[in-house]
Amino acid sequence: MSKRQALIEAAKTILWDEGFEAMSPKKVMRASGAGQGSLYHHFDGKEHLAAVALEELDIDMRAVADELFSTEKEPLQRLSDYLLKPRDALKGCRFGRLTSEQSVFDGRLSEIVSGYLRYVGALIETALEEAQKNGQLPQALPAVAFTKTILAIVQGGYVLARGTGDASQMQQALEGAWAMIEYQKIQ
Amino acid sequence: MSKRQALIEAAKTILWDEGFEAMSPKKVMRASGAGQGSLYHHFDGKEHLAAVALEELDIDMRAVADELFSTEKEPLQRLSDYLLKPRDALKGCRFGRLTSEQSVFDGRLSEIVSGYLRYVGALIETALEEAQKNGQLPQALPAVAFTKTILAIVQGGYVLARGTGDASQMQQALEGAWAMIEYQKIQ
DNA sequence: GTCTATACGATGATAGAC
DNA sequence: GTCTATCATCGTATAGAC
Repeated sequence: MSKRQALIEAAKTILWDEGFEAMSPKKVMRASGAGQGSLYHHFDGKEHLAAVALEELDIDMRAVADELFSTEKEPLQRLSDYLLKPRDALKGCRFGRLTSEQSVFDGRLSEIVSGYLRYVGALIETALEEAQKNGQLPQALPAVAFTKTILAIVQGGYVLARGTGDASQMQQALEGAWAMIEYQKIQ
Repeated sequence: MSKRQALIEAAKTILWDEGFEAMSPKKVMRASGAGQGSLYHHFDGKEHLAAVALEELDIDMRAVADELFSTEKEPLQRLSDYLLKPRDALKGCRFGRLTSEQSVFDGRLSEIVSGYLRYVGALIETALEEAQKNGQLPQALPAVAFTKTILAIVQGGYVLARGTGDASQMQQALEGAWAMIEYQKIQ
């Protein structure tokens, strides 16, 4: 593997595990086995490297989302698979957590985060609308707004788990959400 | 005001606006007009000062929550007031954001954040249970889990707004949540 | 392309005078 | 109690040799 790719791989791991601010050039260099020279030869600086790494992570995560929301499944099945899949609650959402770092919020990285959230949002919205079309969910459900509610529950579940140090809080939040959707289900 | 209190006030402001990691001793000193000597005379260090400041913020925020969840109001009114109150979505929840800072998560500060989240959770849970007792919400609603769902929607709404750079996403998440509760309401 | 040396500011804290 | 040195360390980046 080229030093360039080694740097990207190391950046992905650190970005994923610890976030952008914790991803110091020194740490990336240690983890990749590359020196300063390689880093600044291939990239403009830390933010540039992070952007390249985050784009790769974005692709990986969209693939995971595509799998969960496979249109071969019933729309409500997709939603339940998404809501109830096992999650490492105390680690937080790798993308969601970046959001609270000011340097990410201010910088160019936020566009990638934004793109991912919108992508998953579109998958959720499609599932909700299909369920409405199939007569499985009431037409009265405001699908567009409710899509944001579902996204928020997942992101907020991570916050809750980390904030209380208790992973089961996220579990409960997601189960409560699914219970709510089931309650609205038209038999 | 004593230098000690000035330091605490400055710490509260910075903690609130920018978080713990951004709350550097130097920044606090500039904002408070105190020197290094005062800071390290009155406090063991940055984390100690932050803990004292965060405890004061905790008290302030609980008072706000108490107001929103005043038991003089109908339980569903309390929930709607809480969900639909105006929020500065792009700033993020002052407590929730701290959660994603690793140094907070690892340190003693997380206990204060945890206490606040549990406090608000208890207020929500009480409102839900009262509404059930009054026959305004179905008994089938899993109140304990759903409490976490509501907390998550608020925290996640902030994440969503910051992640997409669009405050209206939080608005939509909260409106979707309220629509859902109304749908379950027993007339 | 890759390396080492060097720079410069910020962070978090200590020492000791007043 | 409060102040002003001073310090070690880290984060981010540049320079220049190979």
